[in-house]
Amino acid sequence: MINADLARAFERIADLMEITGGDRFRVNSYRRVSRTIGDLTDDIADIAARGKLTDLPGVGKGTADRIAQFLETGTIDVLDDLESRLPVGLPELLSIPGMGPKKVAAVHEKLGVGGTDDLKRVIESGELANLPGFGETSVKRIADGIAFLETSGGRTALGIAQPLAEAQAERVAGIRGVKRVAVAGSLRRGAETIGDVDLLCEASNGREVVEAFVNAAVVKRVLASGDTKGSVTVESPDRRELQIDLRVVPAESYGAALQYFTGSKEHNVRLRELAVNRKWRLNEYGLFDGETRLAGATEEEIYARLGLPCFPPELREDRGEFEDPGCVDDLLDLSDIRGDLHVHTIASDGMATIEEMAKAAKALGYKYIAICDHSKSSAIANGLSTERMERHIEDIRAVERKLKGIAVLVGCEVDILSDGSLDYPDDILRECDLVTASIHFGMQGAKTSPTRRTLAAMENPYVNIIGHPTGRLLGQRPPMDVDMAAIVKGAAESGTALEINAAWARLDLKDIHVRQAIDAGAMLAVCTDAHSTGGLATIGYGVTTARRGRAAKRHVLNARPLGRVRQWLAGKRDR
DNA sequence: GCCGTTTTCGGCCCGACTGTTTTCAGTCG
Repeated sequence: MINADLARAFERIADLMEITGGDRFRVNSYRRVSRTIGDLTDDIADIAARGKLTDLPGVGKGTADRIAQFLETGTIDVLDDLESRLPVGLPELLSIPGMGPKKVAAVHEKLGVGGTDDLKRVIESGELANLPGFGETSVKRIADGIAFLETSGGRTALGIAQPLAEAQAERVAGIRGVKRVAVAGSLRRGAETIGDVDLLCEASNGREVVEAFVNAAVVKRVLASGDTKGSVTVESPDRRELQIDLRVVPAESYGAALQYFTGSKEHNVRLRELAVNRKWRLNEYGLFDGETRLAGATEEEIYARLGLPCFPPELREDRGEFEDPGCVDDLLDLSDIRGDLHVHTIASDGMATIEEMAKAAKALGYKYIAICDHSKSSAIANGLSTERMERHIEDIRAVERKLKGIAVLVGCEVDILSDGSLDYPDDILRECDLVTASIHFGMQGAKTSPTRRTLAAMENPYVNIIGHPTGRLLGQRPPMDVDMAAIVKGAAESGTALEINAAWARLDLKDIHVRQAIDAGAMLAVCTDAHSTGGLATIGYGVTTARRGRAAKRHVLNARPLGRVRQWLAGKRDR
């Protein structure tokens, strides 16, 4: 898909236009278009071919023409013009903390800086400190900003940031005068990666709280420290620097502040527009009619005054929640999950036995668990040969007979081979209660289309679930180049479910693909792919991802009772 | 550049912190 390239082109136009002092509303307009295109699950070329470009939010006649030009020629006149006048490395300077469009323009015009390396050079030579508007503190902040970017390595995975944020929240809760603390921001929304951690607390002695927050041994750098706001960096478990922001508010503003700092920015803009339409004003202190506070103590009352349900944080992305507010009523909840359909044991590369995994699942309140170890081609994961698999099936049946209160299903995670065939013969698959089929190798090969392989696997009557459909590992491995529209259609037509792999390094399907699958009528399964008993607890990340895709209970196979799961599985074999 | 049941023109979200051009512009979220 060309979507990502096009989204980047519009983002560059916005960056360069902002640096050249272009109208900020036009700049915003380009940014909005970039995001719209980046979030699309359909190929923009298809939308263009159907003549539906101007149906996209924020896309008017002018933008439609630019998109058409890009699709035709691979370039956009506006971008070409900007790039012919400005160095290609200029936009990257905007991502340095402390560098905004005005400062970027200044270093470019006055010192000829065209990228990060140039900027480092003029900092070291002392030229930057001589520039009007760049005092000693500013220069240090920018130098720190460059160092921060180099050690932060971009965004942090949800599963790494979550425990760290909870520890920081606990630290804040211990500061004198603090009544309550909440984690806000993208972490509260369950975004797959987060840029920084946003904390909120209630206290009346803001200055003291912020001082205690920034003056702690764990703090590496202090970025800001005021009466209501403090900003620091700490070292994350993966040895990178992570920014933590704290806001202090009084009780009457707590809900407004929580709403505000949870975001997303796009969601908040929509919300504030609704307030403005009623001649009100919404900010982090409350919802106001003139000087009168209409709401602010809780999020619920703010949304209620604006005639909306209190959207769960996962939905607050302006990706359709305002158009479909009813979706909150039957949204999937963690408590709806009745079993895990993808776990491993010591038979392949897991750490626990069948019985240990089953007992751990029972302890979570599950009614069933499917044991899905690797097939023989995943040699590195100690995949089971046909003979070992036959014995393994007997072992699972034995545990099933022994344990009460939980059903232990025979499953396997069978490899989808490069030609689309499966790693076990049908004779073995037929013996399983449930089969998950996954691609583990040949992911990037141009010769073997992952889309074709996946669709071929779905045609097998014994394959019930496609495991981690894009194969991505956040920050490590890009997703396979799959045609998701074809995959979700194939899944719906063949009666095959698509996995939402809950491992936080995977989250695969991701949120927008979840929505795409639902729209296509495909079934979903939220599974942990746990390799240990502790791994079962990561189901929450999968549920969060499902919720971000506005999944309801009815869309998720393992939110059903066992009888109905078996019924659904049998449905495909009986076709 | 987009958008419209107060609109086809005139709007487009709002406030904290910081440094320094010492009264506010720039940056950030």
